[in-house]
Amino acid sequence: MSAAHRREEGTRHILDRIGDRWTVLIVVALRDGSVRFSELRRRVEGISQKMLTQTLRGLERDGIVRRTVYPEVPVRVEYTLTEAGRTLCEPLSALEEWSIAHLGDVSAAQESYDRAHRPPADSTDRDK
Amino acid sequence: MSAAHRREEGTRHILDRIGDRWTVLIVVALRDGSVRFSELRRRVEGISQKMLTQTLRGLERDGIVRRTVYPEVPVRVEYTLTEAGRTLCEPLSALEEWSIAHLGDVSAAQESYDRAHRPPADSTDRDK
DNA sequence: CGGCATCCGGGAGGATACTG
DNA sequence: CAGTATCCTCCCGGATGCCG
Repeated sequence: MSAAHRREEGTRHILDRIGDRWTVLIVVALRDGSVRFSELRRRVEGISQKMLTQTLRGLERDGIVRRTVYPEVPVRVEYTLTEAGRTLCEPLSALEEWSIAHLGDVSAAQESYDRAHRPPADSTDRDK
Repeated sequence: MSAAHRREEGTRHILDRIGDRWTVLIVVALRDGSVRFSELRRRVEGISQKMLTQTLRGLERDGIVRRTVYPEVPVRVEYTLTEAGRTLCEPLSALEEWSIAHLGDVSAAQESYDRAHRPPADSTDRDK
């Protein structure tokens, strides 16, 4: 198997991980330290309880986050990035930075594209 | 609206773009220069004609790729990364590098996790 | 060759209710 | 509080057929 092939295989696998929109958001939400489940749910905002649990399980399984249970009266569960998780955080943050930096460009490009490809019911359109 | 909020908005938008597994693969496939439609289809490998077209339209609309039509006898269409596309390529490549570097770690973590959480029908399991 | 239109099945993921 | 379980809907994306 060629190096290029293995390269593609690896890319595929990670893409399937970050493919769902939640993974990246959760990882960056954990960037600053341990976060409880409910707090995490508030930070990501928009995620359902189901998807949060599900995505966290996947990340834990992949060794990206660590799950710690404190058997107190109301159970407390904290999630933290593992060492691997922190290294993953860097490219993810780069992606985030790019998105912030190019938001305007993308919006402008979209409008331009839409104007060029969507002649919106022109009144001079008499040759129907 | 706070800066943190705009930050999140931007992240969301980009994540929705790279959310589908194809965008990243297409962008990296265009990393080295102009590529024709059919060649692109071969490089990404696994993508359907529909998704290739659809994803390319989205990327073109966002100003990530440029579409050039050469009105020759059999029509020739070439896709190229725009300047914005090339800058996006960097964080994407970083992500790719990470995935290659941590493939082993992730696999090991998965196996470990599965062993810990999936007591696979142990024969010593007598306290049923 | 490089698309677009249509049909359709499977799975992602939301809402809700219950548990430890 | 932090989940698990169930149902149910929507739409992603593949297959197919036709056009310029």
